Amino acid sequence: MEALSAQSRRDLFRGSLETLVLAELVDGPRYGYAIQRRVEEASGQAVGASVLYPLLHRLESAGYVEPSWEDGARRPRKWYTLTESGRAQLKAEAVEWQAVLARLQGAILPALRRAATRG
Amino acid sequence: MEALSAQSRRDLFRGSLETLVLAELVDGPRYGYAIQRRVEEASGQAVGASVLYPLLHRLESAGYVEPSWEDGARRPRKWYTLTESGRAQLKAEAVEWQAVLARLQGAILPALRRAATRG
DNA sequence: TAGGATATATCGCCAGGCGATATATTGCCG
DNA sequence: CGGCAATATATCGCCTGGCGATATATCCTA
Repeated sequence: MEALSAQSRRDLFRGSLETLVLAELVDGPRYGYAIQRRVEEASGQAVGASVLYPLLHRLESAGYVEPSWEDGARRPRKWYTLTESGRAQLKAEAVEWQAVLARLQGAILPALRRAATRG
Repeated sequence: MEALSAQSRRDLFRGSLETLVLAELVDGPRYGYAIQRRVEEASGQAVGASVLYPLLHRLESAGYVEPSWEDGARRPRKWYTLTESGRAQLKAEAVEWQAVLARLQGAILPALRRAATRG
């Protein structure tokens, strides 16, 4: 454990974060704080609020999500709903994410096997 | 194509770069410029010289690789050989890289299936 | 009623990626 | 033979963007 630097782990995570967030919205609206905890649990990586909220704002600007404030007496929650465009983006992104990783894996896995064989 | 931002692609790549470089050395010594081109070909990502050489120096400081200048009349080449410690590091890193990505995939893939079903 | 969890948001520091640049040899093409 | 591209290694320093710190407010519980 911990062979991979914290830096590398964070890079892998950051390269996946937008997709992870869109993925959390696929089953229906979620609010920021819930997304934060769900992504942290799913990924095993901490997601700072100063990382997540600006990202949600970018997704909003891009038209991938639509926010709405919960009306009612509770603590104010900003719910995000995936738009049609956001759903299409999630599909395209996830497929491409897969492809990129598969390619990297194709370079790393054979080397792992050879390293294990040799010593 | 290009749904995934260039930024995300670069992050995924950077989080894999050290492992990719160690992987290139598993079959024997390589010199910097050759590593650069091989990693670029394998990954589909550009590797700047100002990224690769400092990384090689870090691997050297960590004792994962051992450099030796090619003696002879050619253009000077600095060959890097994987040390025993480097081989162990490659194994541990590659396994952990796999595990991290598998976990992220576990969060993204089901969402992709649901997005495809619904949309 | 004090402290921790919930909930959203922004500011600003600074680490580090990478473009630019330096240097030198080799090979090719007009 | 002159010049340009590729080969080969290396470092400097700009600038961006991640994220720690901070602000604000409500809710819960011991």
